[in-house]
This record gives sequence, C-alpha cells and structure tokens, in this order.
Amino acid sequence: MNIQSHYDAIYATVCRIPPGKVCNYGRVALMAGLPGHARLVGYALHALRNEAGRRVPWWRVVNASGRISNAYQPALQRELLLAEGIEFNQHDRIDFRRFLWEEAC
DNA sequence: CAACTGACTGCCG
DNA sequence: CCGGCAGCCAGTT
Repeated sequence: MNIQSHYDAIYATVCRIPPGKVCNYGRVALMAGLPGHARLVGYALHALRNEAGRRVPWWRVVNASGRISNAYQPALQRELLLAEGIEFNQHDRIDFRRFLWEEAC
C-alpha cells in the first residue's frame, strides 16, 4: 500500500458519487478504506485543481457541515452543484437528508 | 530532520 | 452558531 493507491481509491470513490448527490470528506475516506483520513481526501482533491479534475467530480464533495469548504473555486463548485439540482438553504448549507449519497453498492 | 501548512472532523465552551 | 483545539498525515520549506 502506497500513497498513490490511496489517492486512486479516493478518486474512484468520488467518481462513484452520482449526479445530484454529494458526500463529505470523512465519508469518502471511509468508503475508500481510509477511515479517519478526511484530511487526506481534501489533499487528494486539491491535487486535481488542474486538467486532472476533468475526470473526477470533485465538486460533489463538501465538508461535514454540508457547506462548501475552502475549495479552489468555491463559486464554481456551488454553480456546478446547483446545475445538478442540489439546493442550498439560507445558511449556504446542503440538506444531507435529501442530498447525501448513501452508499448503495 | 524539525516546523509549518492545509479542499477535515469531533468535542468543548 | 461560532471559534479554539487536538488528532490527523502528506508535501514543502
């Protein structure tokens, strides 16, 4: 097991998030087989802020509060989510009861 | 090698 | 609800 394989697992997990759903960093880490490594997920996604992000739906990952965190392009992420039908409440939060991706594999 | 930093999180006040 | 703090770990300086 090396770092790259962890990154691959993270990217693979993010790619499984269906359109119209979101997931938080901690859950992605858990599903990628890396419980407790939420921060590593953020680190992995941070490395996508270029052309590589083209094939990974990074915008579907938000923090545990249901808010967009210190993303590379917060405004862009918000628009991409809105375009998929995800709604934000008055506090710029996403309602997990409706949009959180519950693992269904 | 030590110190710092960051797309995180849960707990506490 | 918000800010601080301790775990967390890889990459940078």
